[in-house]
Amino acid sequence: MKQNAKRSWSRRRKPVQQRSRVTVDAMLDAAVKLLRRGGAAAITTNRIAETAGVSIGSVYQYFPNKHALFVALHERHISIVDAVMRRRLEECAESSLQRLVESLLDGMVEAHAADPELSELLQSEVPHRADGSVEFSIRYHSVFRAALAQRLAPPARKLDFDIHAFLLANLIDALGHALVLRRPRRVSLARAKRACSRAILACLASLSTAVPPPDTP
Amino acid sequence: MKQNAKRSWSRRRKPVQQRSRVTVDAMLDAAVKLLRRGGAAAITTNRIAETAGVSIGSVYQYFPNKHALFVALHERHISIVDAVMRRRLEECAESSLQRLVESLLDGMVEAHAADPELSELLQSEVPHRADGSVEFSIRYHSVFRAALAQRLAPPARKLDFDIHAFLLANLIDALGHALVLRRPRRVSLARAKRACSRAILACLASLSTAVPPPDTP
Amino acid sequence: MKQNAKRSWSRRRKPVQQRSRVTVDAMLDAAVKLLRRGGAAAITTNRIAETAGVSIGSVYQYFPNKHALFVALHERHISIVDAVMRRRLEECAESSLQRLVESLLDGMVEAHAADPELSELLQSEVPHRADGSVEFSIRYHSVFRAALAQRLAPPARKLDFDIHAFLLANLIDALGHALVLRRPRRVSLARAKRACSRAILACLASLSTAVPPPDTP
Amino acid sequence: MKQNAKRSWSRRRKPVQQRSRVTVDAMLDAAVKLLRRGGAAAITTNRIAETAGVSIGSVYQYFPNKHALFVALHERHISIVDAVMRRRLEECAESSLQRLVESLLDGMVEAHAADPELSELLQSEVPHRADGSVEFSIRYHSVFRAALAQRLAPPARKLDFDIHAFLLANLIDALGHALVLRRPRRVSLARAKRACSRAILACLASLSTAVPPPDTP
DNA sequence: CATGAATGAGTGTTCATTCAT
DNA sequence: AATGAATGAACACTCATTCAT
Repeated sequence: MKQNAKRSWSRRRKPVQQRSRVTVDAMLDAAVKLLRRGGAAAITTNRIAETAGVSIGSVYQYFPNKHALFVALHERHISIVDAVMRRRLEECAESSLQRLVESLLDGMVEAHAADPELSELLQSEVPHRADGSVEFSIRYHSVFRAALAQRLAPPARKLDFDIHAFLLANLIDALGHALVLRRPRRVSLARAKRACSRAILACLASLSTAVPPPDTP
Repeated sequence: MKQNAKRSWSRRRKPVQQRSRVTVDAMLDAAVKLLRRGGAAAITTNRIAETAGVSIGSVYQYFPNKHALFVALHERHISIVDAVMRRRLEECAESSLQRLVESLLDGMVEAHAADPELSELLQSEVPHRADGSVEFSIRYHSVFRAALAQRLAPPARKLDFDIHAFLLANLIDALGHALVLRRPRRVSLARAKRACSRAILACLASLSTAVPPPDTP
Repeated sequence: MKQNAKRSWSRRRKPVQQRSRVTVDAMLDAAVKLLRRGGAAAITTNRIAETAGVSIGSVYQYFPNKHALFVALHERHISIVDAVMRRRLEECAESSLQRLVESLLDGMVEAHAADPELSELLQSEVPHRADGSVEFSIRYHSVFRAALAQRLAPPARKLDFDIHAFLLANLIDALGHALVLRRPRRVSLARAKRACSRAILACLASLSTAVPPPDTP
Repeated sequence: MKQNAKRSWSRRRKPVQQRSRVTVDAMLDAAVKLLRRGGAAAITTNRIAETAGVSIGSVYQYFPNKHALFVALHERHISIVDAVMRRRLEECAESSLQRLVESLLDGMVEAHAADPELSELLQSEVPHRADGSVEFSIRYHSVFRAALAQRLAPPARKLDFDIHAFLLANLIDALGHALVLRRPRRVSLARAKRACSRAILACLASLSTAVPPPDTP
């Protein structure tokens, strides 16, 4: 009775006590360790238990099944990114658009530079049925939309804010990752970061000038 | 015994004849079907055989193991993207940068619009040891670099072409995918495409202007 | 995937507790039963589990793979022979060479008479990479050498003890098996045993007489 | 439809033509090669075909199933031993017992010295449901019995010839193999052979002297 | 709460055998 | 005769999950 055990979907417990928190983290750390060593295929519940130094029974005390563990893995990683991004947004509440973009991009890099391959592994190996809740550009669309609305010049038509936010979120996400993971060896991080934030600003600016007649070929 | 697995990692027939080609494609199609239905976890070699209407033995006549099947899955998908992009590059050999960017972005969208979720699934579920051979922005870096070098105004310093190419490749990739998969419901595809290509051009242009003293509004 | 097989070639519990001992023995008994019924080809891990009344998972809790099960099968059989032979050697510590030979041969017969075909089957069907640890005449060479050295008359030259031990070990082994498995129907066991032990003694004696000029009748 | 294909037990053809003989030998040679490389587990019909340079279909033209191939393997090996032993018996038709024993033992060594490990492998890895037709000491019992009857002094009681033959056959077999495969490194082959043939003679002689009262403890 | 032995459905893979060509 | 693509039953082995202690 293995695969079809998708029934007991009642999360076993919200780990709030300090004891639990530590145990759960140990398990997630173990999962990450295994993920790094051998890809998603190397993550087995028994191995997690062994690596975390707990019994397999304890794993099932905190996670109803393996999938819940994967979800928690993504959640923990996302919460780190969110913490960084939330702080940047707050810090730049009054700043110019340029400052904001620079800070957000820098935050993205900061959040991933500590462990460059982890987010790549989580993204490409750990299954996350595209539920949107994992996709950065979707999660931040409305926040960015608001931040842009507050800062962009009046001529911009309101509906375009969706495109602005769409672009900003995707560029921050894509360039943030690319800067950390795929930057050409010949280019320094500082230089690349500066180029990227200027590029993003140019992107956004391009939307506000010479708006083309909507939907005319 | 299973001891002597992994021995014959090579001597499998290259599918060149029409018969083979059809069979192999049937298997890959079966794998895609299963992938769609239940994620990567649902892809099992026996299920592929069954779905493709061949025997499990035949699967192993063409693929030495399951991983090779995954690789072939990625290769087939990549070859579609490549075909589109190659054609676009040829068509625009003499065109302006603007035309080229528009065409490349449009190609990216075209290549993925046919089956939006497939590329997402391949990316996020089917393991692909990050060997670069799968990463669009790495595969196209040098081609794009050349295309840009040929078109960009003389003032651009040669070394910066790496940054140009890096940006172009990542933006085409990221925005191409985003347009297909994560475009806000309120924005039409045509409008979004136009905005994106103009944004990319603005990005590239921003790199060619004198580097501003860092942190000046 | 099966890729990462062969990894855990060790971390299996050593069956020390009575519970384990019983389970392991049940598995080995099951293997023997299958071996008898259909030769080595009939021994499959799943069949062992079924016959032993345990789950296939339990088999792999105690044995890392099928080969280890074969090794254990040999070890268990050898340990029976060893127990008998060790006792005989101790009992005859002070006895004459004749008594010793009689006792050893009798021990060999005793050890195999309980289950004549089993040792034949183990020898001829269950693969045992010739590692010497299974070969009686090699395992007992040095013990026999010592036993002979202690008993043989001074005229025997020291280096010849190797030949003595070589002969004794091989004769005990070969004749012990032959007595049990291939004795002509017309000859009683007792009579054959007596003839064999006298023959072995004559063999050993023949080595101690002056070496005759080769090829003299 | 694999394992239970034991029905078509009608041997496909007696390979009498020269063409066939060569092909069959190539297959058996291939089997031996594989046996040497990886034990019995490495012998697969497909691999035999490949190694022999013929198609798998051809293998089944000459052998109804894999088991028949194993039987042929044993038969071919036995026929070599038989050829040597038959010649020796003929050559020594008029010779003394000593000459005969020396010649037989030498023949046994000769037959196996060319390929010491092959007979060991055939014996210990290639299944041969103990049908007696493979067991040297059983195959030669009557021949040896006759040879001994012709040479032994009258006082030996006729029934004892069975024991004589039993001993002779088993000793020739056991010591022949032991000389080739398990001779202590310190002892030369010539010396060991001489010791063994003298030992065998002593064995036989021991039976004729001082016959003990039958079946008295 | 924690443990870890036990479970068994299911996986990737092999290989003896067939048969259309 | 000879070929070799195709077959599919069966194999060795894994691992998510349970539950008695």
